[in-house]
Amino acid sequence: MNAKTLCLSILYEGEATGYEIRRMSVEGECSYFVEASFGSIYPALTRLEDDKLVTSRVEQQSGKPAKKIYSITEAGRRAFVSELYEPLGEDVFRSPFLLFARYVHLLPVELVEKRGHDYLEQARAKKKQIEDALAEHGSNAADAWVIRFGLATLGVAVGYLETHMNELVGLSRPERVNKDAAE
Amino acid sequence: MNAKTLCLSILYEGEATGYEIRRMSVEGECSYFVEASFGSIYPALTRLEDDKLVTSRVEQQSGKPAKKIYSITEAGRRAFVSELYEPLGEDVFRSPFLLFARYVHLLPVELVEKRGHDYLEQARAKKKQIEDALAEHGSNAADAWVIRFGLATLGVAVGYLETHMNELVGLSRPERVNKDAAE
DNA sequence: ACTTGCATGTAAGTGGTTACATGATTGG
DNA sequence: CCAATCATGTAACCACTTACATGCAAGT
Repeated sequence: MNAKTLCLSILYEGEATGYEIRRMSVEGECSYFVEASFGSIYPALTRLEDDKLVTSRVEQQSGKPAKKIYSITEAGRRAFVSELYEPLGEDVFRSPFLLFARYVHLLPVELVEKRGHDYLEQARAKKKQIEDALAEHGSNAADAWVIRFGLATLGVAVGYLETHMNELVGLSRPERVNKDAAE
Repeated sequence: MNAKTLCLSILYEGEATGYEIRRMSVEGECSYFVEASFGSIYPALTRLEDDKLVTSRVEQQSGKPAKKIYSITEAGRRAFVSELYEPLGEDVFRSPFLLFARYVHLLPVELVEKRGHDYLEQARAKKKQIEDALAEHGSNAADAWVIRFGLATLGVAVGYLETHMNELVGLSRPERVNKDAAE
């Protein structure tokens, strides 16, 4: 949910830098249901260290900037687990595309086609991303369960778009033929 | 996406009060991909009126508080349509439950069962809500397209949960039998 | 020469949530 | 008698996003 919990959850599995935590939440197996940017992760890690829930050490690298590697502490593990006992927040799903779709009758075919195509490509890419994540590093059982859930939903989403996008395009604004033809 | 656009989109279809706009975005056909609270809608409407994108009139009611009914203006319609031409933001999906699910091995069966059950119920309720919305007031073609998309994805989500929830429960923390039995 | 990747961080701004304030009516 | 529905609105707070600042190395 919040950036602190996200960091703890990743560090629970092993050490990581802020940079890596962001990568994992943007490209990793769970990228389809979490999110994070540098601007939220770095401050979160600083606060977690203040609270002694994580520790850090700096590692120099030749040719690359130094890394600040974070590890979770025992207190951090306890804090994370007790957060899991808390009532869960609700799922959030926000889709600008679906809002757009409701108003295709106001919009020209070319735009609807473009947006529809892009959206389908995005959905396919997202699906492929977590398929790869499942294949690559053998996840544990619960991770696999979560990924298969995501795969199932993304699968039908892609399927629906593939078979029904033409209908949506068909609903776009009727072209006014020869409007201002004299110009 | 933002509260202003949401208000414009609803007012595009007809007059409404702030109270009704919130109801529609929480209980209506599109509640599964938009969201809004009073604290964001009322200020948004005020700003839209300042910008002359909507107008309002007050209607007294016997026994109930007065309503402030908003209507979209021509400028408002134009503003909304030109927003539809803008590049779309990406979908957002955030699921505290799926984060929880990755760590069921740390948690007792009863908790996992409870959360799993609640989540399934929630998903069923959400699905039923938009099923009803589709049936009730005959939506236009594009609305129906959007709702069927939601129905398809919610359908597999519910299906997956129904058939696989027991697996997840099976992954929860092994009970340490007879721990402190002497107590 | 330029972009991308690695790597950390800050500051300003935004957009929204939560809680509060008000108040009448209806139903359990 | 209490909770919920109808109805509007404000204020404090919070978390996160965006943009900026820095800098080196490797690839195109």
